[in-house]
Amino acid sequence: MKNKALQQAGLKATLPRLKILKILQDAEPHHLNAEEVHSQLIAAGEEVGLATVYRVLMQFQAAGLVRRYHFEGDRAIFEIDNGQHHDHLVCLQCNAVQEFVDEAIEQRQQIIAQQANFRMTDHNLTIYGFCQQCS
Amino acid sequence: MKNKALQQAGLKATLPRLKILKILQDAEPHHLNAEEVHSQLIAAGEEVGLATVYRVLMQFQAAGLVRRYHFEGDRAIFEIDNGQHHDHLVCLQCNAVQEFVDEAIEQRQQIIAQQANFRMTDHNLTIYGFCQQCS
DNA sequence: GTCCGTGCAAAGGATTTGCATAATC
DNA sequence: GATTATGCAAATCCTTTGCACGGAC
Repeated sequence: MKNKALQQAGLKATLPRLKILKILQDAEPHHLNAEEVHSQLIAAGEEVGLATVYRVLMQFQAAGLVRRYHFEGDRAIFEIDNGQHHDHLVCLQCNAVQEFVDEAIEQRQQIIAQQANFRMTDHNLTIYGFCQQCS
Repeated sequence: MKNKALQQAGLKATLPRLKILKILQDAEPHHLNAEEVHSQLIAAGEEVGLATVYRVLMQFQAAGLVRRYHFEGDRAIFEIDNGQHHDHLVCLQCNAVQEFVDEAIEQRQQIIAQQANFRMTDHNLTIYGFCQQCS
């Protein structure tokens, strides 16, 4: 289970780490910023410091368990990396985030990188706009 | 010329603003963060504060003269908005930035937004990787 | 002359880091 | 028991703001 993933990353299975991993996995919507993770910990009665949340999220990111995005604004948001790449639609009004995958775009990106002699390691496509409710 | 653009934006044609506009226009590479703009001002012998650089860049952004991006990391970067939309390839090693435009991708995005009932106002596609030299 | 813009210094917010304590293996 | 994590508070980094002075119109 989860502990495996942590151990493979060379991280001890401590309570804060397990809790944070679970929160991210169960997160709905899928995306949380550091403070939201922290709030949920507190709400669950766990005495975890915000600094620890950041540290753990960084470690998870380094271990490939979690992805970190910036979008507009200054807060970073985190989500579980289940290996399923996807991009985002972000509502500028209510901050709702939807995920999507588009094969055609993925392929075009490969081609573009090739043409530019880039070895692509990653990419980030975010569409900003207004969702149905906010339009 | 430039003063027109400023006046239309309701901004007085002050020296800092003119200088910053020029720096952005002549910038090579095309992309600068606030500190780089500031450094160039200082190097040019202009006594401009960093706070003013930020203020002016914000105003330019509000006026549609300049675009602001975040990429990975925490610095925001700015570039002249000449009306020609484009996306970016960013080298993770040397931070080089290349621009590109791909019609196929642009169109797919429209379709995706439509399907999600989103009214798309903007989007940001950034491909990360290693450029030829850094590979 | 009025109003807008600027510089400086201080504030702000998100994220990191130092250090002593506490937990895991 | 040795090593790695955590909590707290202080530090940092980028960016924004308050205020009194100076410049544009």
